[in-house]
Amino acid sequence: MKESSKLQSEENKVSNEKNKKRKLKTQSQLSALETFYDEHKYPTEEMKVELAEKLRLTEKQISGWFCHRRLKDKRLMKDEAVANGRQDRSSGVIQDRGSGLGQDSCGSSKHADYRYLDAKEVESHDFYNNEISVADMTHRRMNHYPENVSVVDDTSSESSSFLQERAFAQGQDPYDMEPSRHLTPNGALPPLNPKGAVNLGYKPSGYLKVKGEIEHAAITAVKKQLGRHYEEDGPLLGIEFDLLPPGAFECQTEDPANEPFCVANPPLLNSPEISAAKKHNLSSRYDSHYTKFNSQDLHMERADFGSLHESDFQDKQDKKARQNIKQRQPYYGYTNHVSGRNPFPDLYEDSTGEASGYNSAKNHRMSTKHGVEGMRSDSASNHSDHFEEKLAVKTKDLVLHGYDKINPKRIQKSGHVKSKPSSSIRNSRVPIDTEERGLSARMAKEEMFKVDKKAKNTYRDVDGAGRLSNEILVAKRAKVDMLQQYHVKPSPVAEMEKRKIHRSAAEMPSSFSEDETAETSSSLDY
DNA sequence: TTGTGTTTTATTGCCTCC
DNA sequence: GGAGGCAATAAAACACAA
Repeated sequence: MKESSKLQSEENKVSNEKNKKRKLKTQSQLSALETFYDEHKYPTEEMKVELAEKLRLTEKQISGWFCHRRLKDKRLMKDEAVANGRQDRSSGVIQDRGSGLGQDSCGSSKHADYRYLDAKEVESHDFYNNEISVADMTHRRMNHYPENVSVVDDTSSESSSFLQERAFAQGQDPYDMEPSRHLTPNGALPPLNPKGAVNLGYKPSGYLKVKGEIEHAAITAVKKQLGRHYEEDGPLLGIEFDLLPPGAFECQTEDPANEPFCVANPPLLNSPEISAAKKHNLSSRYDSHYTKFNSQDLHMERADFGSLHESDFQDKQDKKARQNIKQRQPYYGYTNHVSGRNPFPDLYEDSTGEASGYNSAKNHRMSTKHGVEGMRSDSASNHSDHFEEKLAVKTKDLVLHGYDKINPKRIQKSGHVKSKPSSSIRNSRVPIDTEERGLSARMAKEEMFKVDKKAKNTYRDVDGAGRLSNEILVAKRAKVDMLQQYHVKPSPVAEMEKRKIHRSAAEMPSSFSEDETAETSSSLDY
Protein backbone atom coordinates (compact mmCIF):
# COMPACT_ATOMS: atom_id res chain seq x y z
CA MET A 1 0.00 0.00 0.00
CA LYS A 2 2.62 2.35 1.05
CA GLU A 3 4.67 1.04 -1.73
CA SER A 4 1.96 1.63 -4.26
CA SER A 5 1.29 5.16 -3.10
CA LYS A 6 4.92 5.82 -3.20
CA LEU A 7 5.01 4.42 -6.62
CA GLN A 8 2.07 6.51 -7.58
CA SER A 9 3.66 9.65 -6.33
CA GLU A 10 6.73 8.74 -8.18
CA GLU A 11 4.65 8.26 -11.25
CA ASN A 12 3.10 11.61 -10.70
CA LYS A 13 6.49 12.99 -10.31
CA VAL A 14 7.53 11.38 -13.50
CA SER A 15 4.46 12.59 -15.26
CA ASN A 16 5.07 16.04 -13.94
CA GLU A 17 8.57 15.77 -15.12
CA LYS A 18 7.20 14.58 -18.37
CA ASN A 19 4.90 17.51 -18.52
CA LYS A 20 7.83 19.70 -17.99
CA LYS A 21 9.65 17.85 -20.57
CA ARG A 22 8.84 20.13 -23.34
CA LYS A 23 7.51 23.51 -22.73
CA LEU A 24 6.52 25.75 -25.53
CA LYS A 25 7.92 29.14 -25.42
CA THR A 26 5.58 32.00 -25.10
CA GLN A 27 4.80 34.34 -27.87
CA SER A 28 6.82 37.01 -26.24
CA GLN A 29 9.75 34.77 -25.73
CA LEU A 30 9.63 33.69 -29.28
CA SER A 31 9.33 37.20 -30.50
CA ALA A 32 12.25 38.24 -28.44
CA LEU A 33 14.25 35.28 -29.53
CA GLU A 34 13.43 35.84 -33.12
CA THR A 35 14.31 39.44 -32.96
CA PHE A 36 17.44 38.72 -31.16
CA TYR A 37 18.25 35.99 -33.55
CA ASP A 38 17.87 38.39 -36.34
CA GLU A 39 20.44 40.57 -34.74
CA HIS A 40 22.68 37.98 -33.29
CA LYS A 41 22.64 34.75 -35.00
CA TYR A 42 25.45 33.54 -32.87
CA PRO A 43 25.01 35.20 -29.54
CA THR A 44 27.82 35.22 -27.13
CA GLU A 45 27.58 33.53 -23.85
CA GLU A 46 26.80 36.77 -22.11
CA MET A 47 24.12 37.53 -24.55
CA LYS A 48 22.65 34.17 -23.98
CA VAL A 49 22.76 34.65 -20.28
CA GLU A 50 21.14 38.00 -20.48
CA LEU A 51 18.59 36.79 -22.86
CA ALA A 52 17.93 33.85 -20.65
CA GLU A 53 17.42 36.13 -17.74
CA LYS A 54 15.21 38.44 -19.66
CA LEU A 55 13.16 35.67 -21.03
CA ARG A 56 13.29 33.60 -17.93
CA LEU A 57 14.72 30.69 -19.69
CA THR A 58 17.82 28.77 -19.07
CA GLU A 59 20.94 29.46 -20.96
CA LYS A 60 20.74 25.99 -22.22
CA GLN A 61 17.37 26.63 -23.63
CA ILE A 62 18.60 29.75 -25.27
CA SER A 63 21.52 27.99 -26.78
CA GLY A 64 19.36 25.19 -27.90
CA TRP A 65 16.85 27.51 -29.36
CA PHE A 66 19.43 29.39 -31.33
CA CYS A 67 20.93 26.21 -32.49
CA HIS A 68 17.65 24.92 -33.69
CA ARG A 69 16.80 28.21 -35.13
CA ARG A 70 19.88 28.15 -37.24
CA LEU A 71 19.14 24.68 -38.30
CA LYS A 72 15.71 25.73 -39.21
CA ASP A 73 17.02 28.52 -41.31
CA LYS A 74 19.38 26.24 -42.97
CA ARG A 75 16.80 23.64 -43.60
CA LEU A 76 14.35 26.09 -44.98
CA MET A 77 16.81 27.60 -47.29
CA LYS A 78 18.00 24.27 -48.36
CA ASP A 79 14.50 23.29 -49.21
CA GLU A 80 14.03 26.51 -50.97
CA ALA A 81 17.22 26.03 -52.84
CA VAL A 82 16.16 22.60 -53.87
CA ALA A 83 12.84 23.89 -55.01
CA ASN A 84 14.46 26.69 -56.88
CA GLY A 85 16.99 24.38 -58.29
CA ARG A 86 14.22 22.45 -59.83
CA GLN A 87 12.70 25.56 -61.16
CA ASP A 88 15.99 26.65 -62.50
CA ARG A 89 16.34 23.52 -64.43
CA SER A 90 13.06 24.11 -65.98
CA SER A 91 13.46 27.79 -66.48
CA GLY A 92 17.15 27.65 -66.97
CA VAL A 93 17.56 31.17 -65.97
CA ILE A 94 19.34 32.08 -62.90
CA GLN A 95 21.37 29.40 -61.55
CA ASP A 96 24.52 29.92 -63.39
CA ARG A 97 24.43 33.52 -62.53
CA GLY A 98 24.57 32.64 -58.97
CA SER A 99 26.89 29.88 -59.68
CA GLY A 100 29.82 32.09 -59.17
CA LEU A 101 29.61 30.99 -55.65
CA GLY A 102 26.66 29.01 -55.03
CA GLN A 103 26.79 26.11 -57.22
CA ASP A 104 28.43 23.78 -54.89
CA SER A 105 25.54 22.79 -52.87
CA CYS A 106 23.44 22.52 -55.91
CA GLY A 107 25.57 21.32 -58.69
CA SER A 108 28.07 19.23 -56.93
CA SER A 109 28.28 18.18 -53.39
CA LYS A 110 31.44 19.95 -52.52
CA HIS A 111 30.41 20.48 -49.04
CA ALA A 112 33.93 20.84 -48.02
CA ASP A 113 34.07 24.13 -49.78
CA TYR A 114 31.65 25.51 -47.36
CA ARG A 115 34.11 24.90 -44.71
CA TYR A 116 36.53 27.28 -46.23
CA LEU A 117 33.96 29.91 -46.33
CA ASP A 118 32.58 29.15 -42.98
CA ALA A 119 30.36 26.54 -41.70
CA LYS A 120 28.04 29.30 -40.72
CA GLU A 121 28.08 30.66 -44.16
CA VAL A 122 26.33 27.70 -45.54
CA GLU A 123 23.19 29.62 -45.25
CA SER A 124 24.56 32.42 -47.18
CA HIS A 125 25.76 29.98 -49.66
CA ASP A 126 22.33 28.77 -49.94
CA PHE A 127 21.43 32.21 -50.92
CA TYR A 128 23.63 31.93 -53.84
CA ASN A 129 21.80 28.96 -54.95
CA ASN A 130 18.65 30.44 -54.00
CA GLU A 131 17.93 32.98 -56.55
CA ILE A 132 14.56 33.64 -55.20
CA SER A 133 16.07 34.47 -51.95
CA VAL A 134 17.89 37.36 -53.31
CA ALA A 135 14.92 39.06 -54.71
CA ASP A 136 12.79 37.66 -52.09
CA MET A 137 14.89 39.03 -49.40
CA THR A 138 15.20 42.22 -51.23
CA HIS A 139 11.56 42.48 -51.57
CA ARG A 140 11.09 41.44 -48.06
CA ARG A 141 13.43 44.04 -46.97
CA MET A 142 11.75 46.65 -48.98
CA ASN A 143 8.45 45.67 -47.73
CA HIS A 144 9.25 45.00 -44.21
CA TYR A 145 12.09 47.10 -43.22
CA PRO A 146 11.20 50.58 -44.05
CA GLU A 147 10.04 51.57 -40.67
CA ASN A 148 12.06 49.16 -38.78
CA VAL A 149 15.35 49.49 -40.31
CA SER A 150 16.25 52.32 -38.16
CA VAL A 151 15.72 50.10 -35.28
CA VAL A 152 16.70 46.69 -36.26
CA ASP A 153 19.47 47.71 -38.46
CA ASP A 154 20.71 50.19 -36.08
CA THR A 155 22.52 47.58 -34.27
CA SER A 156 26.11 47.10 -34.91
CA SER A 157 25.67 43.56 -34.10
CA GLU A 158 27.32 40.56 -35.35
CA SER A 159 24.69 39.68 -37.77
CA SER A 160 22.67 42.79 -38.05
CA SER A 161 20.09 41.34 -40.25
CA PHE A 162 22.60 38.78 -40.94
CA LEU A 163 20.79 36.97 -43.61
CA GLN A 164 19.48 39.95 -45.34
CA GLU A 165 22.77 41.56 -45.29
CA ARG A 166 24.42 38.72 -46.92
CA ALA A 167 21.57 38.07 -49.10
CA PHE A 168 21.93 41.48 -50.54
CA ALA A 169 25.57 41.39 -50.67
CA GLN A 170 25.26 38.25 -52.59
CA GLY A 171 22.27 39.37 -54.39
CA GLN A 172 24.31 41.61 -56.43
CA ASP A 173 26.38 38.92 -57.79
CA PRO A 174 23.99 36.69 -59.51
CA TYR A 175 22.25 39.43 -61.35
CA ASP A 176 24.67 42.08 -61.96
CA MET A 177 28.05 41.60 -60.67
CA GLU A 178 28.87 38.45 -62.37
CA PRO A 179 28.32 39.77 -65.82
CA SER A 180 30.41 42.69 -64.87
CA ARG A 181 33.02 40.38 -63.78
CA HIS A 182 32.90 38.90 -67.16
CA LEU A 183 33.97 42.19 -68.45
CA THR A 184 36.94 42.40 -66.24
CA PRO A 185 39.78 43.40 -68.45
CA ASN A 186 42.03 40.53 -67.74
CA GLY A 187 39.19 38.19 -67.76
CA ALA A 188 39.80 37.07 -64.28
CA LEU A 189 37.08 36.96 -61.82
CA PRO A 190 37.75 39.37 -59.06
CA PRO A 191 37.34 37.92 -55.66
CA LEU A 192 34.08 38.58 -54.07
CA ASN A 193 35.52 38.75 -50.68
CA PRO A 194 38.88 39.06 -49.19
CA LYS A 195 38.77 35.66 -47.84
CA GLY A 196 37.68 34.48 -51.15
CA ALA A 197 40.04 31.67 -51.82
CA VAL A 198 37.10 29.56 -52.47
CA ASN A 199 35.63 32.04 -54.76
CA LEU A 200 38.70 32.68 -56.67
CA GLY A 201 38.91 30.70 -59.77
CA TYR A 202 35.64 29.18 -59.16
CA LYS A 203 34.14 27.87 -62.25
CA PRO A 204 30.86 26.30 -62.88
CA SER A 205 30.88 22.73 -63.74
CA GLY A 206 28.60 20.30 -65.43
CA TYR A 207 25.27 21.65 -66.29
CA LEU A 208 26.09 25.09 -65.18
CA LYS A 209 29.28 25.15 -67.04
CA VAL A 210 27.69 24.35 -70.34
CA LYS A 211 24.74 26.45 -69.64
CA GLY A 212 26.86 29.26 -68.41
CA GLU A 213 28.93 29.32 -71.51
CA ILE A 214 25.87 29.63 -73.62
CA GLU A 215 24.06 32.10 -71.54
CA HIS A 216 26.99 34.16 -70.64
CA ALA A 217 27.65 34.63 -74.25
CA ALA A 218 24.24 36.12 -74.61
CA ILE A 219 24.62 38.12 -71.49
CA THR A 220 27.98 39.31 -72.49
CA ALA A 221 26.64 40.31 -75.84
CA VAL A 222 24.08 42.42 -74.16
CA LYS A 223 26.64 43.82 -71.85
CA LYS A 224 28.80 44.73 -74.71
CA GLN A 225 25.95 46.42 -76.39
CA LEU A 226 25.23 48.33 -73.29
CA GLY A 227 28.86 48.96 -72.91
CA ARG A 228 29.86 51.13 -70.09
CA HIS A 229 26.33 52.01 -69.44
CA TYR A 230 26.07 48.90 -67.54
CA GLU A 231 28.89 49.65 -65.30
CA GLU A 232 28.52 50.54 -61.75
CA ASP A 233 29.31 54.18 -62.09
CA GLY A 234 28.04 54.56 -65.54
CA PRO A 235 25.24 56.82 -66.57
CA LEU A 236 21.72 55.79 -66.27
CA LEU A 237 20.73 53.31 -68.81
CA GLY A 238 17.37 54.80 -69.01
CA ILE A 239 18.44 58.25 -69.94
CA GLU A 240 18.82 57.19 -73.46
CA PHE A 241 15.18 56.68 -73.82
CA ASP A 242 12.26 58.93 -73.98
CA LEU A 243 9.97 58.90 -71.11
CA LEU A 244 6.71 57.24 -71.63
CA PRO A 245 3.51 58.37 -70.12
CA PRO A 246 3.16 57.53 -66.49
CA GLY A 247 1.72 54.16 -65.96
CA ALA A 248 2.65 53.01 -69.37
CA PHE A 249 4.37 50.08 -67.88
CA GLU A 250 2.37 49.58 -64.86
CA CYS A 251 0.73 46.65 -66.35
CA GLN A 252 0.99 45.31 -69.76
CA THR A 253 -2.29 43.66 -69.74
CA GLU A 254 -5.61 44.78 -68.57
CA ASP A 255 -6.22 41.55 -66.95
CA PRO A 256 -4.16 41.27 -63.89
CA ALA A 257 -5.02 37.70 -63.57
CA ASN A 258 -3.18 37.02 -66.73
CA GLU A 259 -0.30 39.04 -65.66
CA PRO A 260 0.61 37.84 -62.28
CA PHE A 261 4.01 39.21 -62.59
CA CYS A 262 2.61 42.58 -63.08
CA VAL A 263 0.13 42.27 -60.38
CA ALA A 264 2.56 40.77 -58.08
CA ASN A 265 5.05 43.21 -59.15
CA PRO A 266 7.09 44.07 -56.16
CA PRO A 267 9.11 47.15 -56.61
CA LEU A 268 12.28 45.36 -57.07
CA LEU A 269 10.98 43.38 -59.90
CA ASN A 270 11.20 46.39 -61.99
CA SER A 271 14.78 45.66 -62.12
CA PRO A 272 15.58 44.47 -65.57
CA GLU A 273 18.25 42.18 -64.39
CA ILE A 274 16.03 40.47 -62.05
CA SER A 275 12.85 40.71 -63.86
CA ALA A 276 14.39 39.41 -66.96
CA ALA A 277 16.23 36.72 -65.24
CA LYS A 278 13.65 35.72 -62.80
CA LYS A 279 10.50 36.17 -64.62
CA HIS A 280 9.67 32.56 -64.67
CA ASN A 281 10.50 31.96 -61.20
CA LEU A 282 9.04 35.04 -59.81
CA SER A 283 5.91 34.89 -61.70
CA SER A 284 5.34 31.44 -60.51
CA ARG A 285 6.34 32.16 -57.02
CA TYR A 286 5.26 35.66 -56.49
CA ASP A 287 2.04 35.71 -58.21
CA SER A 288 0.46 33.48 -55.73
CA HIS A 289 2.09 35.28 -52.96
CA TYR A 290 1.39 38.77 -54.00
CA THR A 291 -1.89 38.30 -55.55
CA LYS A 292 -3.08 36.67 -52.46
CA PHE A 293 -1.30 38.59 -49.86
CA ASN A 294 -0.75 41.92 -51.32
CA SER A 295 -4.33 42.35 -52.05
CA GLN A 296 -6.64 40.52 -49.87
CA ASP A 297 -4.46 39.56 -47.06
CA LEU A 298 -2.83 42.84 -46.99
CA HIS A 299 -6.03 44.52 -46.25
CA MET A 300 -6.76 41.93 -43.79
CA GLU A 301 -3.53 42.51 -42.19
CA ARG A 302 -3.91 46.19 -42.09
CA ALA A 303 -7.01 45.61 -40.19
CA ASP A 304 -5.37 43.09 -38.03
CA PHE A 305 -2.30 44.87 -37.21
CA GLY A 306 -3.89 47.52 -35.20
CA SER A 307 -5.46 45.00 -32.96
CA LEU A 308 -2.73 42.59 -32.80
CA HIS A 309 -4.42 39.98 -30.82
CA GLU A 310 -8.07 39.82 -30.77
CA SER A 311 -11.22 39.63 -32.73
CA ASP A 312 -12.76 36.58 -34.10
CA PHE A 313 -12.40 38.13 -37.41
CA GLN A 314 -8.72 37.98 -37.23
CA ASP A 315 -8.86 34.54 -35.89
CA LYS A 316 -10.80 33.42 -38.86
CA GLN A 317 -8.67 35.34 -41.18
CA ASP A 318 -5.64 33.92 -39.56
CA LYS A 319 -6.83 30.48 -40.17
CA LYS A 320 -7.59 31.32 -43.68
CA ALA A 321 -4.29 32.97 -44.15
CA ARG A 322 -2.58 30.07 -42.57
CA GLN A 323 -4.00 27.82 -45.12
CA ASN A 324 -2.92 30.11 -47.84
CA ILE A 325 0.47 30.36 -46.44
CA LYS A 326 1.03 26.80 -45.86
CA GLN A 327 2.86 26.11 -49.02
CA ARG A 328 4.98 29.14 -48.75
CA GLN A 329 5.54 29.06 -45.12
CA PRO A 330 8.80 27.21 -45.06
CA TYR A 331 10.56 30.03 -46.64
CA TYR A 332 8.99 32.94 -45.01
CA GLY A 333 8.75 31.55 -41.63
CA TYR A 334 12.19 32.27 -40.62
CA THR A 335 12.09 35.94 -41.23
CA ASN A 336 9.06 36.80 -39.45
CA HIS A 337 11.16 38.25 -36.77
CA VAL A 338 13.01 40.32 -39.21
CA SER A 339 10.30 42.75 -39.13
CA GLY A 340 11.98 44.20 -36.18
CA ARG A 341 8.86 44.39 -34.28
CA ASN A 342 8.96 44.53 -30.62
CA PRO A 343 11.39 41.96 -29.52
CA PHE A 344 10.07 41.69 -26.06
CA PRO A 345 6.46 42.41 -26.37
CA ASP A 346 5.49 41.46 -22.94
CA LEU A 347 8.75 41.66 -21.23
CA TYR A 348 8.72 45.33 -21.27
CA GLU A 349 5.14 46.02 -21.35
CA ASP A 350 3.82 44.09 -18.50
CA SER A 351 2.48 40.75 -17.72
CA THR A 352 -0.50 41.40 -19.83
CA GLY A 353 1.78 41.44 -22.69
CA GLU A 354 2.35 37.86 -22.16
CA ALA A 355 -1.28 37.32 -21.97
CA SER A 356 -1.88 39.26 -25.07
CA GLY A 357 1.01 37.75 -26.77
CA TYR A 358 -0.32 34.44 -25.92
CA ASN A 359 -3.82 35.54 -26.05
CA SER A 360 -4.52 32.96 -28.55
CA ALA A 361 -2.48 29.93 -29.07
CA LYS A 362 -3.54 30.11 -32.62
CA ASN A 363 -2.10 33.49 -32.98
CA HIS A 364 0.96 32.24 -31.41
CA ARG A 365 1.39 29.69 -34.06
CA MET A 366 0.37 32.14 -36.56
CA SER A 367 2.93 34.66 -35.78
CA THR A 368 5.75 32.36 -35.20
CA LYS A 369 5.23 29.52 -37.45
CA HIS A 370 3.80 31.47 -40.24
CA GLY A 371 5.85 34.50 -39.92
CA VAL A 372 4.50 35.82 -43.11
CA GLU A 373 1.86 37.55 -41.22
CA GLY A 374 4.18 39.67 -39.30
CA MET A 375 6.20 40.41 -42.28
CA ARG A 376 3.36 41.39 -44.34
CA SER A 377 2.22 43.50 -41.59
CA ASP A 378 5.35 45.35 -41.94
CA SER A 379 4.87 45.67 -45.57
CA ALA A 380 1.67 47.35 -44.87
CA SER A 381 2.62 48.94 -41.71
CA ASN A 382 2.67 52.50 -42.75
CA HIS A 383 -0.60 52.62 -41.09
CA SER A 384 0.77 51.84 -37.73
CA ASP A 385 3.48 54.28 -37.30
CA HIS A 386 2.77 54.90 -33.71
CA PHE A 387 2.81 51.32 -32.91
CA GLU A 388 5.95 50.79 -34.81
CA GLU A 389 7.55 53.71 -33.14
CA LYS A 390 6.79 52.38 -29.78
CA LEU A 391 8.11 49.06 -30.71
CA ALA A 392 11.06 50.63 -32.28
CA VAL A 393 12.00 52.38 -29.14
CA LYS A 394 11.69 49.28 -27.16
CA THR A 395 13.53 47.22 -29.63
CA LYS A 396 16.22 49.74 -29.79
CA ASP A 397 16.55 49.86 -26.09
CA LEU A 398 16.66 46.19 -25.73
CA VAL A 399 18.34 44.86 -28.72
CA LEU A 400 20.57 47.72 -29.42
CA HIS A 401 21.34 49.11 -26.06
CA GLY A 402 20.58 46.07 -24.16
CA TYR A 403 23.05 44.02 -26.08
CA ASP A 404 24.87 45.74 -28.76
CA LYS A 405 25.98 48.36 -26.44
CA ILE A 406 27.99 45.82 -24.64
CA ASN A 407 28.99 44.03 -27.68
CA PRO A 408 32.46 45.35 -28.16
CA LYS A 409 33.56 44.01 -24.89
CA ARG A 410 31.69 40.87 -25.33
CA ILE A 411 32.57 40.33 -28.82
CA GLN A 412 36.06 40.78 -27.81
CA LYS A 413 35.65 38.10 -25.36
CA SER A 414 33.94 35.85 -27.73
CA GLY A 415 36.46 36.04 -30.39
CA HIS A 416 35.01 32.99 -31.84
CA VAL A 417 32.03 34.86 -32.92
CA LYS A 418 33.87 37.81 -34.09
CA SER A 419 36.36 35.87 -36.02
CA LYS A 420 33.78 34.21 -38.04
CA PRO A 421 34.46 34.58 -41.66
CA SER A 422 30.90 35.50 -42.08
CA SER A 423 31.68 38.81 -40.60
CA SER A 424 34.63 39.44 -42.74
CA ILE A 425 32.89 38.32 -45.79
CA ARG A 426 29.96 40.40 -45.06
CA ASN A 427 31.93 43.37 -44.11
CA SER A 428 34.04 43.15 -47.12
CA ARG A 429 31.25 42.75 -49.48
CA VAL A 430 28.48 44.77 -48.19
CA PRO A 431 30.03 48.12 -48.85
CA ILE A 432 29.84 47.39 -52.48
CA ASP A 433 26.44 48.40 -53.52
CA THR A 434 24.28 45.52 -53.20
CA GLU A 435 20.61 45.77 -53.42
CA GLU A 436 20.70 48.92 -55.37
CA ARG A 437 21.63 46.72 -58.20
CA GLY A 438 18.41 45.04 -57.76
CA LEU A 439 16.76 48.34 -57.74
CA SER A 440 18.19 49.16 -61.03
CA ALA A 441 17.75 52.70 -60.09
CA ARG A 442 20.93 54.11 -61.31
CA MET A 443 20.27 57.44 -59.87
CA ALA A 444 19.74 55.92 -56.54
CA LYS A 445 22.73 53.81 -57.15
CA GLU A 446 25.02 56.67 -57.59
CA GLU A 447 23.69 58.37 -54.59
CA MET A 448 23.91 55.33 -52.51
CA PHE A 449 27.31 54.57 -53.72
CA LYS A 450 28.41 57.85 -52.42
CA VAL A 451 26.74 57.24 -49.15
CA ASP A 452 28.29 53.86 -48.92
CA LYS A 453 31.66 55.23 -49.57
CA LYS A 454 31.13 57.86 -47.01
CA ALA A 455 29.92 55.33 -44.59
CA LYS A 456 32.93 53.24 -45.22
CA ASN A 457 35.28 56.06 -44.61
CA THR A 458 33.49 57.21 -41.59
CA TYR A 459 33.05 53.99 -39.79
CA ARG A 460 35.85 51.82 -40.77
CA ASP A 461 38.02 50.66 -37.99
CA VAL A 462 36.67 53.00 -35.49
CA ASP A 463 36.62 50.37 -32.94
CA GLY A 464 37.90 47.23 -34.43
CA ALA A 465 35.85 44.50 -35.83
CA GLY A 466 33.04 45.12 -33.53
CA ARG A 467 32.55 48.44 -35.13
CA LEU A 468 32.84 47.21 -38.60
CA SER A 469 29.29 46.32 -38.53
CA ASN A 470 28.57 49.96 -38.15
CA GLU A 471 29.88 50.34 -41.55
CA ILE A 472 27.34 47.93 -42.68
CA LEU A 473 24.86 49.62 -40.59
CA VAL A 474 25.36 52.98 -42.13
CA ALA A 475 25.53 51.61 -45.57
CA LYS A 476 22.45 49.69 -44.90
CA ARG A 477 20.71 52.66 -43.54
CA ALA A 478 21.53 54.60 -46.59
CA LYS A 479 20.38 51.81 -48.75
CA VAL A 480 17.27 51.45 -46.83
CA ASP A 481 16.59 55.08 -47.22
CA MET A 482 16.94 54.62 -50.84
CA LEU A 483 14.79 51.62 -50.72
CA GLN A 484 12.21 53.53 -48.90
CA GLN A 485 12.40 56.22 -51.39
CA TYR A 486 12.16 53.75 -54.09
CA HIS A 487 9.37 51.99 -52.46
CA VAL A 488 7.35 55.00 -51.69
CA LYS A 489 7.80 56.64 -54.96
CA PRO A 490 7.54 53.85 -57.30
CA SER A 491 9.40 54.34 -60.06
CA PRO A 492 10.25 56.71 -62.58
CA VAL A 493 13.55 55.02 -62.71
CA ALA A 494 12.12 51.62 -62.53
CA GLU A 495 9.83 52.50 -65.33
CA MET A 496 12.69 53.69 -67.30
CA GLU A 497 14.35 50.44 -66.70
CA LYS A 498 11.33 48.64 -67.80
CA ARG A 499 11.03 50.75 -70.82
CA LYS A 500 14.53 49.99 -71.52
CA ILE A 501 13.72 46.37 -71.56
CA HIS A 502 10.78 46.74 -73.76
CA ARG A 503 12.49 49.03 -76.04
CA SER A 504 15.36 46.73 -76.18
CA ALA A 505 13.07 43.96 -77.00
CA ALA A 506 11.61 45.92 -79.80
CA GLU A 507 14.68 47.46 -81.24
CA MET A 508 17.62 45.42 -80.40
CA PRO A 509 17.98 41.95 -81.63
CA SER A 510 20.33 40.91 -78.94
CA SER A 511 18.99 42.46 -75.88
CA PHE A 512 17.59 41.51 -72.59
CA SER A 513 14.69 40.01 -74.29
CA GLU A 514 16.99 37.96 -76.33
CA ASP A 515 18.80 37.20 -73.23
CA GLU A 516 15.63 35.95 -71.86
CA THR A 517 14.99 34.05 -74.96
CA ALA A 518 18.37 32.58 -74.80
CA GLU A 519 17.78 31.62 -71.29
CA THR A 520 14.47 30.20 -72.05
CA SER A 521 15.65 28.33 -75.00
CA SER A 522 18.63 27.14 -73.17
CA SER A 523 16.36 26.01 -70.50
CA LEU A 524 14.60 23.94 -73.01
CA ASP A 525 17.78 22.36 -73.94
CA TYR A 526 18.41 21.06 -70.54
C1' DT B 1 -13.32 12.78 -32.24
C1' DT B 2 -9.50 10.76 -34.15
C1' DG B 3 -5.67 9.94 -37.14
C1' DT B 4 -2.09 12.10 -39.57
C1' DG B 5 1.21 15.49 -40.70
C1' DT B 6 3.97 19.45 -39.30
C1' DT B 7 6.47 22.26 -36.17
C1' DT B 8 8.89 23.00 -32.03
C1' DT B 9 11.64 21.61 -28.19
C1' DA B 10 14.99 18.67 -25.93
C1' DT B 11 18.68 15.40 -25.97
C1' DT B 12 22.73 13.24 -27.57
C1' DG B 13 26.84 12.38 -30.20
C1' DC B 14 30.23 14.03 -33.22
C1' DC B 15 33.24 17.59 -35.09
C1' DT B 16 36.09 21.69 -35.06
C1' DC B 17 38.60 25.19 -32.86
C1' DC B 18 41.25 27.13 -29.17
C1' DG C 1 40.21 18.59 -23.01
C1' DG C 2 36.59 22.00 -23.00
C1' DA C 3 33.44 24.93 -25.44
C1' DG C 4 30.54 25.81 -29.08
C1' DG C 5 28.13 24.35 -33.02
C1' DC C 6 25.84 21.04 -36.13
C1' DA C 7 23.14 17.11 -37.18
C1' DA C 8 20.19 13.33 -36.05
C1' DT C 9 16.64 11.76 -33.35
C1' DA C 10 12.68 11.49 -30.24
C1' DA C 11 8.76 13.35 -28.40
C1' DA C 12 5.41 16.90 -27.32
C1' DA C 13 2.33 20.39 -29.12
C1' DC C 14 -0.39 21.78 -32.57
C1' DA C 15 -3.20 22.03 -37.04
C1' DC C 16 -6.20 19.98 -39.99
C1' DA C 17 -8.88 16.81 -42.66
C1' DA C 18 -11.98 12.88 -42.57
